[in-house]
Amino acid sequence: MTNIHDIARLSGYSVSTVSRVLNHHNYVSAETRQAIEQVVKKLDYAPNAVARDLSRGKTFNVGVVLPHADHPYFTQLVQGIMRAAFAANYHVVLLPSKWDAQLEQKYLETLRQHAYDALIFTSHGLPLATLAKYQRYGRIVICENPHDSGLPATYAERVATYRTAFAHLKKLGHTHIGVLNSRDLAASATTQATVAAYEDVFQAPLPAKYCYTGVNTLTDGQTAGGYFVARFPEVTAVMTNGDDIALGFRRAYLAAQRPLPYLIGQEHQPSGEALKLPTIDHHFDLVGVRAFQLAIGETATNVAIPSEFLLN
Amino acid sequence: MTNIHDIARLSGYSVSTVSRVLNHHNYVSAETRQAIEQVVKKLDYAPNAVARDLSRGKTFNVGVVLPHADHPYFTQLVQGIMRAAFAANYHVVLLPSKWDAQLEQKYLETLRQHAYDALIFTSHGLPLATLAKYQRYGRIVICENPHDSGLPATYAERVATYRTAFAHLKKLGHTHIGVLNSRDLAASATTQATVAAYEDVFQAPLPAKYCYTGVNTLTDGQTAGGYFVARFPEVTAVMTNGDDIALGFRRAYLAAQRPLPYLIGQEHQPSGEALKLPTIDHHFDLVGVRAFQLAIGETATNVAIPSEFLLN
DNA sequence: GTGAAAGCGCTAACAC
DNA sequence: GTGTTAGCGCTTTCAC
Repeated sequence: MTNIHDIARLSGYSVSTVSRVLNHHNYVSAETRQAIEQVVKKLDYAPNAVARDLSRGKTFNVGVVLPHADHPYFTQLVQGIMRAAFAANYHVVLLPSKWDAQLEQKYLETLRQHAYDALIFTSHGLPLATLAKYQRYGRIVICENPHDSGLPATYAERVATYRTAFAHLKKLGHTHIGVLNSRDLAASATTQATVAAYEDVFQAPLPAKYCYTGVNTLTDGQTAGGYFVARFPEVTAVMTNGDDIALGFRRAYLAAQRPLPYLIGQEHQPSGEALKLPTIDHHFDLVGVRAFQLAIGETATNVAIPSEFLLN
Repeated sequence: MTNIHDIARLSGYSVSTVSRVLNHHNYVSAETRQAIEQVVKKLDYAPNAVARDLSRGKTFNVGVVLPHADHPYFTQLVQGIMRAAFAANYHVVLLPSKWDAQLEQKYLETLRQHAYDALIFTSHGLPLATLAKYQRYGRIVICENPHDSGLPATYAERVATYRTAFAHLKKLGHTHIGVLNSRDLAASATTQATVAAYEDVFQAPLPAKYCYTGVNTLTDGQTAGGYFVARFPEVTAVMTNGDDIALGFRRAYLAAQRPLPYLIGQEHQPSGEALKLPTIDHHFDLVGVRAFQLAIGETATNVAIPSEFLLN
């Protein structure tokens, strides 16, 4: 493995001059530069990126903690993050978590070990307070309302849009409405937002039995559909947490040959268009872009990105 | 910034002993271990990951070069790669390329600079010969048939399945068939596979005007639909390169109020199910898993993963 | 069991 | 313009 000293020795110059040539720094005479570049080429030399990072005390890496790689929420978010990271010459490292607290803790530790300049949590199992503690080791950005955690955050402003969606259902005359969510009320800000919007519009609590959680994939949607079709014929509309999930939900009703409830999707996916489902676009790619900007400290203010209710 | 020397000094032991404790190496007496761990805790010390990488000459990072982050081909592939990488304690760094040769070259250089232990090209603009040259700097895996490039490779075995799909169209009596692809015949092995399968089944060349390329997104699909609907009423079936794309294609015909051709999708996406489209599942997640295994040298043999024609 | 010291390969402050 | 040198923080061989 040839290194900068070899180049210095063979070119007859010092390592610092070689370094200058390599980094296009300062003043180096044209001849010196040429001489050095020639040796570099001859030895097929390339500077070591890790050594460089170490010396500079910076990695230009941001870690992105994400529960699943296949959910549209994360896909869109990652896309936005990548776009912004690319523009700023940063690299994106994907850190799968499945909302596992131990894993998340491990990732926090790697931040502490300076493996990344910053960490973006697209979602999290750990309490915000725990994340907040690790801020001293590097920037930590979350993709939800930070409340009083003091963490830099961007997120889709969902409640208003959920309200619009429920108002739409109310106007259509639906009174028994199912709600699907990814995680428990206690664990998830999104679930809380959905329920809050429901209660706001209907001025009544959402019956617990109509609030179904643990839904992440199309298949989960189908399972949820099975739950509702077998139990609640009175439910005539369902607020799902994804167009694909709505598709899965629908499967169960088709299989049972029961009339399909009115479904609202989310994420504005192709499947939603195919089924002509009303949907909600949370503009997660924009959230991703802002999250990255927060991560490298380009922006200081937290931003809520408004989401949008769409009739397909 | 506290470092291993601080711990050594304050604990009264040497750096090597501290290092041993940190890495659970060799023999360290229980008391020594305790004493050191106490200091570590007291100083809130964490070893620096970059320094460690440098010292070890290994990063446990694999770079994944991908043209787009939003195409299902790449999403699925990345998911497989991540699953396998996670299991092996490696990290996945996403490198967006847009098939830009200069960018790809830059990524090859970063491999040379030891920023990654290996590079996986999910697709590429550069010639395989160029990629092959960089093998001396680290492992390079491609996700297509390597032919005589000598590169480690996994890929979906597509031709047989494309043949099945075209045979299906032939049996249904279609004689004028459109074909959508992502990239030009010259640039893309996939496009070549599609065309080869067509010609195999129909024993005639695919008319160039029916071979439409540059299609990557749902919107591109719609544009393609516009192209066909305006020009080729005789085309009664189209082999698209994605279920979502088929959905876009369909839009153009709906807008023009013309009868829809028989569409075949790909990627086995929810939108395809919603439209009851026949589709092809290439099992890209499996391809991803194998690609990663090749990247870290767990497996030496190239593998073609069979794909599957599905009637939804 | 523990320690000294030589790397790993580069950057950058400072001197000339 | 160019060189010297002290880091950056850790691992690992070798000696005791």
